[in-house]
Amino acid sequence: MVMTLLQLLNDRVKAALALAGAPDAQAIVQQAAKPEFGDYQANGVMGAAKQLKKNPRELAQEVINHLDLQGIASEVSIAGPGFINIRLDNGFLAARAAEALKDPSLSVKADHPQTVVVDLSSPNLAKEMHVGHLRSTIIGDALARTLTFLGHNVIRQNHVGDWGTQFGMLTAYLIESGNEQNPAHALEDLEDFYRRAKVRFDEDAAFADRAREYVVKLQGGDEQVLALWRQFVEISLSHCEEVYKELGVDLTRKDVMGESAYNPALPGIVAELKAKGLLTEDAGAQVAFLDEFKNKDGEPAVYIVQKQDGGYLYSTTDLAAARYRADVLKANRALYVVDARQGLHFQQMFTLARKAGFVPADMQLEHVAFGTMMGDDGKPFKTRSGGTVKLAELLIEAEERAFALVSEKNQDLSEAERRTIAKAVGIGAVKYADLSKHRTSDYIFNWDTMLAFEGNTAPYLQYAYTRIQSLFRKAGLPEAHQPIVIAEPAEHALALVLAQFPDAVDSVSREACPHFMCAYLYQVATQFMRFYEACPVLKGAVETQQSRLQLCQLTANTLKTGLGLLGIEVLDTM
RNA sequence: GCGGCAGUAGCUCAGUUGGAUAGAGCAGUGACCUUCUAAGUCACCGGUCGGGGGUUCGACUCCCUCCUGUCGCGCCA
Repeated sequence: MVMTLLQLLNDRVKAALALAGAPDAQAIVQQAAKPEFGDYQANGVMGAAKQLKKNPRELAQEVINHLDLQGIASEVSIAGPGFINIRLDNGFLAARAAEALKDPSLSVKADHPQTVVVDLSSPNLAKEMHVGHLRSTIIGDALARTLTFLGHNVIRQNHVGDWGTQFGMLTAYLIESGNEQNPAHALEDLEDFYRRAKVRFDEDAAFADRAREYVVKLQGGDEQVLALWRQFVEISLSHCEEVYKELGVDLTRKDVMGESAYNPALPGIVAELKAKGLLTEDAGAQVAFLDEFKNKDGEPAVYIVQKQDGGYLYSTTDLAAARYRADVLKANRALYVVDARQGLHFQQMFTLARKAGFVPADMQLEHVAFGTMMGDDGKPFKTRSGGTVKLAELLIEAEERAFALVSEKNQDLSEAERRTIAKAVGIGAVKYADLSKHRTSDYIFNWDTMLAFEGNTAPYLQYAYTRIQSLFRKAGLPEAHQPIVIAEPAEHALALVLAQFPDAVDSVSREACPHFMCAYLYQVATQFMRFYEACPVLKGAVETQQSRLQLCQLTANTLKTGLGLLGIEVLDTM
């Protein structure tokens, strides 16, 4: 396979450093800080010179003397205290573009395919999906798509909350409200049903007792209660699927592996932990003391795996899930796309799972943490009345707002066309607003900025794509295998950023950070817009037109593929 | 109390393993549509990178300390 640009340049500079007498030095190649410096810069010489006690500029010269970038760079120079600046050759960039144009995967391929589990979405089936589930769902979906694109064997796991005390309450209320025979109707509004059940639970001790009784029956395998529970889960799951479909998220029944699935494994988990001497009985509960998390006074952290009443906790379930992912799914890497607030829990769970031998040492366990979605006031995002925002309603609002804007911008289109555009734009805007921020920080949800359609937003990228499609409508697609000629600075800049796609995909996969892809695609769109202004595509000689049309096509392929990895659609017109 | 995360332009955010004069977008000001979709492009304006120490040839980045915010810390998930 073709190496990414960064891999290629790092390799070559490192080889030259070795020949110049610094075999252990890092090349540290990165994109140039400023266009005047070139396209890339190698920063490794300064550190190497220090170790060898040499003059950095002299060492830089020696490195350049040994640096083989024949056919790759057009200019290599020393600058400042010992930077090596590299400008890529136009012919090289043209060749890279031609290659990517032939390849549906745009020259992207993983070095070592792995089996990767992505734990994502995981809503609580007792309630309706709300905005709190949005980030896990779309960040997880983007990561799963990206890893799949790289050639990894990706297994999505929707660890839905389908077990526990709430379900006793809900089945009890289903019977009490006389909806046992026709639960679908009663559960039309899941949120409302849950609220009413909760009110009964809180105000009527007899009902609360009955609810607890149903929990015991449920866990004891009582057929009548189990049947009701199954119906409840079924209906709730189909609600989720509607949302996934609307959201354009690739999640189905086959990805569901709920908490209840691990129920039979829980006694074994505790027994095995006990057998390995990892548990202590403390106040009647089974707990693991973890020295890895002890505080300054030397007291270890406590991790409870079984309550004093014998019940299990999500800690137990998560251990069982980790073991399942290792033993049954044979995962090399498991990503847990879960709220950052559960960070401590996961660090403890990972530690205990390894100590117990539930997951092998060479299996990566990563908590892909993300921050909270905030409102304009900087507090967690709520409705005006302070309630949780239902995800389904949020998506409807996104499409409505987008429809209003599309209608305003483009009155000529039919309503059906505007609806189609509004859906791709509205959903894309919601997803992109989230994905474009670093996942670990909290972010402020604001309709106006995400639908402003200016700057680093989904519509800006979608618009760049439609401009290209418009060119194709006028001139047709470029003919295959025509020469690509890079001459103008705007062409060079565009071809350069297009050649960086494999590096962008790689960084998303490595860091589990989709915002790298967003930042990259924004660069692509920006460079394309500049190219579009500076280099008329349809007006020059036939050769120029064919060359530029090919750059346009690769730009379109890159935008479509890159946005596709984020779960965002492109449009031919908007 | 202990621990995690965060504090970068008026606002929303980037800043990769320490590198050159800290970058985008929005907002503000000013240019550019008889010319491929102006949902666009260009220019200007805007910063004690929370404060203070330290390490280094070089610190937004690493270490220490303080301030502020936020989240978590034994039987919810």
